[in-house]
Amino acid sequence: MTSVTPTTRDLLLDAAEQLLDAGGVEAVTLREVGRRSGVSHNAPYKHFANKEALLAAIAARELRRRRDRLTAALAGTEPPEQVLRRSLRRYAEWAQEYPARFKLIYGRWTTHSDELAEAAHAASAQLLTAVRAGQATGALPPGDPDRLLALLRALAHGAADLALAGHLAPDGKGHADAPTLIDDLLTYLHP
Amino acid sequence: MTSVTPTTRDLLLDAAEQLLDAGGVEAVTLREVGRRSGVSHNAPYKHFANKEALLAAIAARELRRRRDRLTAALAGTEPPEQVLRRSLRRYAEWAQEYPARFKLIYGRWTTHSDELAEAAHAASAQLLTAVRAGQATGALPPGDPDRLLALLRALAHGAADLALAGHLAPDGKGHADAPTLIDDLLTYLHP
DNA sequence: TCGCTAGGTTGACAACGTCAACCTGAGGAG
DNA sequence: CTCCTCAGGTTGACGTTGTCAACCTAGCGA
Repeated sequence: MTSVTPTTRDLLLDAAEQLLDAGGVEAVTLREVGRRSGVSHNAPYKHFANKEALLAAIAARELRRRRDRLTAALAGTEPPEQVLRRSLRRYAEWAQEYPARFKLIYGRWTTHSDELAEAAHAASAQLLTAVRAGQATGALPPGDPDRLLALLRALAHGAADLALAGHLAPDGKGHADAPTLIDDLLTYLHP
Repeated sequence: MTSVTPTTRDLLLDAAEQLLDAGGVEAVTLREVGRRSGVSHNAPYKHFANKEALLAAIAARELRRRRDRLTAALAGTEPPEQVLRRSLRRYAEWAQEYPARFKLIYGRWTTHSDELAEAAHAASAQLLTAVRAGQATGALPPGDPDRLLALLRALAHGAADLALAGHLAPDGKGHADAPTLIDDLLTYLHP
């Protein structure tokens, strides 16, 4: 084990993440984070330059977790097209489960964080290999794989975000939730 | 003309919208709105219950404008499929031009506003007729038009949002901007 | 004429982000 | 062993914000 007693920095991050999940980004207040970690209202400033930096650290940690999970999924024996479908669906489900983290990570990054950018780029690169493999097997149409991946990610992201805002499935009838839309697109792409 | 001297409420809304465009939602402060409108820091409370209500009023006004513009576009003689394509592209362009309004309207509505909901529903209904017409001419594949519209809207929304966050077109190479992705999807859908 | 009320004012309060100053204990240089 | 440094903690303050309460006032209907 690395350390039985977590560092104060980790305590602060955990407290902040809890507040984020509970009440959205505006519920994350530096003072409350300190309070919950058993330190004073100014202690967070010893670990993060300001509130933005704290939020960026949360985002980077979460992004790293998701990248690791994606790496594990890609290492399996599943056909790449299935991996892609599952990844996109999990993306939408994760957005539904942790809306605040979702908005934090995929909202505009006012503070440029190298850590964040690097983690995001790595995740993209891994999805790209799945797209290429899918094109090789004929499960996805040919063409620029970057552009095709952008299409897939844009749909997954948009479906997740609209669902979150309640703009999908207005009246009970045509319930087009995010996973359904992702499946629909993949079907249209697979003649 | 309806009124040469705008009501204080409209002055407040205009000032708030200006602040919103200039610095995002966190730049909209009730006190500054009052200041810019030449009234005291508490005058806004005579017209809006709280800050959320003010933001909801801005969103509703903008949504109404967009719906009216859509109505005009649909009244033209253009083939429905072209109208749809143009509407979706304009949506993405509008998001790029007024990011704060975009995020405000399509973010989660914490305050439920009947006005907002009604305006959104009306806009949806008009797009739906375009989708139906497109299916009739064979420009769009058959199937539940609600579901197909949801797919189109999700892609346009996701592309716009990712572009805004800088998650599209990471390195200069494969520049897949929002309008391109919208065109790509429509092409895939039109065999 | 009188009183109501819509709309405006001032003043206060708590919470927040942030800065500055101070304190303290562990660990390395001499 | 002694002394210095400094990471990491503290308290206190400042300005800004959303919001509430109390007060004022002009116009309008009964």
